[in-house]
Order: sequence, then C-alpha cells, then structure tokens
Amino acid sequence: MNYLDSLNEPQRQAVMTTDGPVLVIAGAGSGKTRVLTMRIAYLLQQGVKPYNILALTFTNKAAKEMKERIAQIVGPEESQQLWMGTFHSIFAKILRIEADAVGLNRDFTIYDTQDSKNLLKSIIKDMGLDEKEYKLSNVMGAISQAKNDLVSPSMYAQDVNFIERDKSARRPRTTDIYNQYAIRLKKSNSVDFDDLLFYTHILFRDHQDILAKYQQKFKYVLVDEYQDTNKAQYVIIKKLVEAHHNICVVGDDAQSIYSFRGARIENILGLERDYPDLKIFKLEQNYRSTQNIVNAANSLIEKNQGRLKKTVFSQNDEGDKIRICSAHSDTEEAGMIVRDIAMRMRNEGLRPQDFAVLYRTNAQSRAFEDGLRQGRIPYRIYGGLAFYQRKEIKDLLAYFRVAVNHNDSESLKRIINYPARAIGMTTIEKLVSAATSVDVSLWQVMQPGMIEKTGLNGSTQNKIGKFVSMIEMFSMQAENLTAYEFAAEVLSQSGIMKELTEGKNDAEGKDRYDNVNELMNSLQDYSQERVESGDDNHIRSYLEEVALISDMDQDRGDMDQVKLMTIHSSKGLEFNSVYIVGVEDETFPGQQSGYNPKELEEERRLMYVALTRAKDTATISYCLSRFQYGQRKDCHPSRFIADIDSEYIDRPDSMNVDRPRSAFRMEQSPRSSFSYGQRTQPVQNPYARNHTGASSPYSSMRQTSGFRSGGGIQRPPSSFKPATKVSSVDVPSGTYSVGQRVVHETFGRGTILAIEGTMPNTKLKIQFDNLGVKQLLVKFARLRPE
DNA sequence: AGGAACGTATAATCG
DNA sequence: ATACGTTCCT
Repeated sequence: MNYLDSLNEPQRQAVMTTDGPVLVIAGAGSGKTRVLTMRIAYLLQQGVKPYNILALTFTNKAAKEMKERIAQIVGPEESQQLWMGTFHSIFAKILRIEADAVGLNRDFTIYDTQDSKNLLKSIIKDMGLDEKEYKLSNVMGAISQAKNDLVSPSMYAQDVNFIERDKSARRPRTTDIYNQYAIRLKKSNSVDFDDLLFYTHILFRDHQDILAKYQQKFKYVLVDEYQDTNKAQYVIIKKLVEAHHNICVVGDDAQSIYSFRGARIENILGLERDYPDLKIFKLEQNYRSTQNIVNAANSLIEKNQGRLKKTVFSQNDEGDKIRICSAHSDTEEAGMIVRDIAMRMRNEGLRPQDFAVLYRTNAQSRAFEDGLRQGRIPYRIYGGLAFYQRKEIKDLLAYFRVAVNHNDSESLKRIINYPARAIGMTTIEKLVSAATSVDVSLWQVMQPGMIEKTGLNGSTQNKIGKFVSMIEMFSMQAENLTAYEFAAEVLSQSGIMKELTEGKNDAEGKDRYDNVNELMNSLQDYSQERVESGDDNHIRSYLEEVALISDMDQDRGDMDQVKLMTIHSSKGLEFNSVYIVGVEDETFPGQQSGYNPKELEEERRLMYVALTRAKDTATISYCLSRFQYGQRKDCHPSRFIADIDSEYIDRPDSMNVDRPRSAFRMEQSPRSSFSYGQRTQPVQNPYARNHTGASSPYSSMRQTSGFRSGGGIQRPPSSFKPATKVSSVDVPSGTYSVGQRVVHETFGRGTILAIEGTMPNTKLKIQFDNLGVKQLLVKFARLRPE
C-alpha cells in the first residue's frame, strides 16, 4: 500500500476516509485525479467489490483515464468490473436493463442534438408555427432546461412561471411543443441526452424496488467535477446514496464554467446542508504551475463573491511573471504570438506541443490558424464538427440504428431515400402524416396491411416494400454478424458504397469516402477488441458506445503541435506555455455577460481556468481593434487584467503596440506561395489507429475527432500530408489470389481462402492463423503481403 | 435531383 | 465576413 506514501496529508485523508459523506475541494492542479483513482484502488484493497462502486465522471475521457490508472494498481480484471463512466453512459446502461419500467423498449435509440433538432423542427412545422418566432435554439433550450430541472411536460404546462415566460417571449406554444416532442420520442422508442437523466430520475422515483436494488448495489458512490452537475444529476445521486451515505464528491467551485447549460454551483456550495456529517478535505497544493501563476490566479479569483474558502499554493519555482501584451489588431495579435512561439522554440528548445493558444470563442481561432500556417508551425484546432456529426457518418449510423430499432423515425427518414431510390419528399410527407394520424411509428405505417391505406400509388408502395425488406434483412444480420461484418454488409447492400465510389470525385467526395473508410476501420478495431475481451461485438453495442462519445474524449496530447482551443475545452488539460488571447472587454467577458454579476463571476472563473492551465508561463494578450461580424470595432483591455495583482505581471516592451512594427514583422517564408492544401481535413474517429504505424489496435484511441490540422515545419511541402489524415486506400485491390499469405494490422497473419464480389466491393475470405475465418472488404482491410 | 441564389445568425458545450 | 440552411430554379 506504499502508493499512499506519495500523497500529501489532505490527499491521503481524502483517499482513506472511505465511509460517510466526503467533499473534496480540489484546487486546480492539485492531484484530483490521483486522489480519485487511489481512493478507488484503496476501496478495492479494503475488500470492496468493484461492482459495488459507482464512479461518475464528466467526460468519457476522464473515465477512461481513471480506469487505466486503476488497472495499473489493482489489475484490469478488477477495474473492468467497476461501474465507472459518465452520468449519461451509466444511466443509459441502467435504463437498458430497466427499460420496461419506464415504458421503453431495451433497444431504444439515443438521439443526439442534431436528431433532436430535426425532430423539433418537424414538430414546429407540423403545428403550423412560425419558425422565426419559435427558433429552434430557443425551444430546444427551454425543453432541455426543463428536463435538467426535472420538469415534465405536464408540470411545465401547469407552471405559471414557464407559461408566463414563454408568453412574454412570444412563444406561448412551447409547452405544446415540449409535450409533442416527448410523445414523438416515445413513439420512436428513442430518448435524447437529457432523457437519460430524466428517465433515470423517473425510474428511481416511481419504483422503490428498483431504487432499492441500486442503492444496495452501489455501496460507494464517487462523483467527479461535482460543480458541473445539474439538478437532475444532483437528485439522482442523492437518492442513490440515501441508504448508506457513502458519497464522495470532488470538485472545485472556482472552476465551475457550465452554468449556461444547467450546472448548479450550489450543488457543491450547499452540500453540507444535505449531509451535516460531511467531511471536507481541501487539496490546496498545486503541483502544476509556478508560484507566480498560482498567485496571479488567486488574486484574480478573489474578486469573486460566494466562494468556498481555500488557498491554493505552489512550492514549484517562482517562475516568470505573467506577460501581458497588446496588438493593434487581431491579425497582429496572432502574428505577435506566432513569432513569440517561434522565438521560444528556437531559444528555449521548446516544442510545438509545449504551447497552447486559448480563446473565448471559436471564431477567434482563425487569425492564429493563419499565422501558424504561415509560420510553418504545426498546430491543431479543436472544436469543429465532430466526426460522428458528419453527414456521411450519420447516414451510415442511421442504417445501423434502424436495423436495431425500426421505430427510430429520425434515422429512418435519413435513409429512406439515401442512396436515392425514388422515394421523394412527397412520399415521406404522406407517410409521416399517415403515421401521425393513426398514431403509429413511421416504420409501422410502411408495413403490409398499413401501407395500402396511405393512398400512395402502387409503384411507390412497391419501392417502400423493397426498402422494408432490405431493413428486415439488415435486422437479421445485425443479430448474426459482428459489428464490422454487419457494417460492410450494409455498405454494399444499401448502395452507399456505390454512391461513394461512383459519385462525386471532387475533394469533398474524397473526404466523405475517407470518413466512411475511417468509420470502417474503427468498426474493425472495435469488433476485434471486443472479440478479444469477450464482450458483445454486435452493432447494437457499438451504437451504444458511439451515441455517447464526443470530441472531448480523445487524447489531445499525443501530437507535437501547438494546440488551439476555447478555454472551455481546455478544462482539465495542462500546457507548458499558455497564451490567453483576445482578453478584451466585450470579448472576454463577452458583452452578453457584462451587466450580470452572476455571469461576470462565471467569466472570471473561466479566466481562472485559463490561467491555471499553464505550467511554466502564461501570456495574456489583447488588441485595440478586431473584426467582428463583418466590421472592425475598437477594443479595450478586459477588466480581468486589472483583477490580477500587478506584482505578478510583466509588460515586456517587445510585445506591445507602441513598439515599431518592424521589430516583429512576420518572418516571410521563402516558400510562401506554397499551398497547404484544404483547410478542412476529414476528421478521424477515436477508434482509429495511429497513422504513424502504431500496431496497437482499438486500444490505441489516439486521434481526435472534430479538429482541423495543418502546418508542418518538419515535412517538405511536396509530400505534405496532414498529420491527422489516414491514408485511405493504399493497397491496390486487384492483387490478391487464393492461397496468398497476407498480414492484417489487427487480425494478424492469414491465408486467403476465397475472393468474392467485384471491385470496388471485392471481399476476401481469410483464414487467420489465430482468429479463424473472416470476411473483409479489400477496400477497408488494409492488408499487405506477408 | 442538383446547384445557384438568397437569407440569416453570429458564446461557451459535457453527453 | 462568412458559414450554414433553405428555397427556388433548371
């Protein structure tokens, strides 16, 4: 148990106080994750069974990291049995088991934000409401907020506050939309993200026996990032621990930055009311940053009222002061910072990965992206369209979803005419209205016996009939094939493969093809990893996993690139050298929050988060004017700069506007005319293999979805390839023969038994030495001769 | 069905 | 400015 020796006193207390309610206030960089992992390891070593421990995290990434670290201490068998994951994934798991009790079928689909939006849009349209007045984002927000506050449609309808608010916002029918939305979701046997929490609450509220079962099961409950929990999460946790009170929550009120989506800082501030015997431990030693950075951050956050008292300190070097610099325009700001990065790489031997540029809004990334590209410094931007949001990916996933859950109407609508099979808008609208009028799902109205009553003509009915049988065939295959085999089948049988290979041959078509290719690689890795671990490897399980994945989950520190991201995205990460840019009033804090003290405090916490990402140096920059919404506007330094005590601040002359501009003109590259290719790269999914030849399969979840990438001082322009792009089809597909020996990256060595189908759908039947016979599409298999 | 023309929003975003 | 979605036209 000597790992406990590596902890400081409050950390050790937080680990070893296993029984009763515990609150751990974990300052930035204070070893929070270490405490959580060791606490769990300690529980296990005390003889607690892993399946009696529930550990809830904010992101999949956090859960995954923690699991790995626990596995290192206690071994993978134990750690695998832990109930550890995000609120959403754990609750989804419980809801699949208890689906009946809340009126769901266990194959329910989880709608993502886009699915929900589509559904809402069609409801608003059906109700004949003006889409201008009933703006999707507003209606969505109202419904989401209601669910997060555990307000059901009928409660909403009866609540004067909601009704009045909607009336004065000129959206009096919001309550009806909410009600209809709930009905349509249920009819589709689907839930949205908020429902995962909402239904879990209903489940525990209405079924004492089920609640008791889980109370018994989860003898120890741990919650990470508690300051970011909303009411639904709060209530569910409270219920779960009612019996034994063995709850340990970890959080930092100073880092609460998500109230705009329902998080309640009061959950952490008011915990003592719920548990009078609460034990509080404060982790105040920061191991990440220099004293200067910690002190500066402290001096800033002190300007907030309503905080839990703590004094974060560092025993690291004093370090450099926080540099504050200014530029005339946003472009110059970027140039100044890029030059600074280049200089420090030269002079201090730092690498691109040592730097991060953090900004308030995604729109600010542009100037830095351009600057870094010109300066030939590799960089990576986070926060684009996530991999699984892309149309071609969603389309394919929609096939999977419909095969598993026929009643998933949003997915069905996506694929009914993709690829084109002459079932047009008019037909779909007729089907939808027929379904609504007899109160059945879209799928049901397409069945023999029902379809005849829709008034559609014979040939259309025929086409629908063919589509229905295809889905039914997929349905059977979903049960019998592995996720990968199933996907390959869908790809070829649906005609998507044909569409992708014969359709557009432009850059976009290529991107789409590459993205589908990526998804297939991901499925291959997934299936293989599941075969090895003995877990279910059907498409159903894969869907469960991808439904709850996001681009926050992936490894971000694996590439030697400057990282560009919003401050929100940077939470939990750390960098040697951090640039906080655009620190101007009306940008940061944003003008929307300027007046409201509550929001101003949240913005200040955001600044605190940004500062405390830095290990060695932090640089704050602002400009005197910037382009926004198509026009130039004057800017002023943010009030947050004045909130930092001046003794921790330095304003180097060399980086300020009053210096002659020639002193920091951009070094022009000799090859400035060279084009770095497309700005937007196809993104990779998290299951993808490392392009740089990693041999580990699914477990090497490396690449990030939802980023753009570029730059590249290390490669000659002629061979430039975005570092994030996986080669699509490097293996010629016509060069195989029966009996040939081949090597597959994941499956290993094998012998070709048969070659089936024609290009581009050539399939190989391969007898693998260790894994038996598999059918692979040549396109995706990435084989090489032995 | 596909593309051009037009209109519109424009903070952060876990799952 | 610009990206994105929608509608209208061919």
